[in-house]
Amino acid sequence: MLYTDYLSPVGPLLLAASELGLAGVYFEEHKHFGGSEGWQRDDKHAVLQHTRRQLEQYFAGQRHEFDLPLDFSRGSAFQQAVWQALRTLPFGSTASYASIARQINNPAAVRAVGAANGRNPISIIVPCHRVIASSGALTGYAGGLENKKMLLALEANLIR
Amino acid sequence: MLYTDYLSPVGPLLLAASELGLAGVYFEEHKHFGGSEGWQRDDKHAVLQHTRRQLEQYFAGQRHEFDLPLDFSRGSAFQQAVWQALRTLPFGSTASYASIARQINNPAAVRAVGAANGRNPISIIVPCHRVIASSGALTGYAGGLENKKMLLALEANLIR
DNA sequence: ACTTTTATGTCCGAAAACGGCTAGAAAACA
DNA sequence: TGTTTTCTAGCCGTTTTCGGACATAAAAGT
Repeated sequence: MLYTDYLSPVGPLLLAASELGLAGVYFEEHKHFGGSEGWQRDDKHAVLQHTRRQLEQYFAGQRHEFDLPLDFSRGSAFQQAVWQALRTLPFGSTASYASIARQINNPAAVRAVGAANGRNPISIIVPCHRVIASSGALTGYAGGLENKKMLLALEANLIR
Repeated sequence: MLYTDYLSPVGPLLLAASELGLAGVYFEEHKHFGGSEGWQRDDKHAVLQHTRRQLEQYFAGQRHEFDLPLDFSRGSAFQQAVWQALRTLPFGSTASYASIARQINNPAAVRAVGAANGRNPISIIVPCHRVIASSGALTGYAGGLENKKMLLALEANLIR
């Protein structure tokens, strides 16, 4: 696994890529982050450079969709289904955990969706921050609730 | 995974190969055989053809050692160590489970060696049939004890 | 509105069960 | 006494089982 970092408006991010594509975008203090044992720094890796550039554009409001090869292979089948579903959420929108569960044809797996959401390794690019409770509450975020709030605010301000 | 079959003197065998080499030689009713879901038949595959030819020579008494690329990648690190150790057992000889355990520098892992032996996917070629109890008893064989007995008898008759 | 209660699916870690064993003690022979 | 057979208690990696934790939601009660 190759990695680099990127100092974003929401704090430093760790970007990681495998030979299959982008595999991780982690906040500091990211919950469930496994650690970077044996990873190798490579600030010039093509995928990582593209990721950085696209994130810059995202935070500048110039980009609403990402175009990058993603590596979900470390997730279970269920998790991969959830993460794929997340990718369909448009910039500036939100969805409930229940609606994601319906989308993957497993309408009762509401809490499981929450769990899988928490394990999403590719923050921001795979927009798990756009999933909130049916009540409208922001129930959790592996990168810190503050950051979830800021991302949603950023998108809301730009969407109009 | 590509496969074919071979009608041997000890019954029909299923031969399977991956892109890395020979990955399986299974008896009928082979214990722990995972099933051939999604495998593809290919009677002309080079590795499989070589395997068949060398098995023919083995059963004809013309061949004591096999020369084939093997794919152990589906085994755990421990299993791979055991299977590699098995390959050093000469035609016509036998060894105890304890001696294999010593050979892999894990002298107390005697029963674990037994278990790993039972999971050897490449019967005959990787000669797990040459491992017997310290007492001399033939304690088990994933392909059936009868077949273990026949293989040992075959080798014993040819070795002198 | 706000707090329980209840029904949920998946993942992870711990614990237990399960074997292709074996060295040694005990028991059963001669 | 010597020899052989029968138990038994440890041994280790894998597999299986099980119990909680959780980024939920709908219903019911205050």
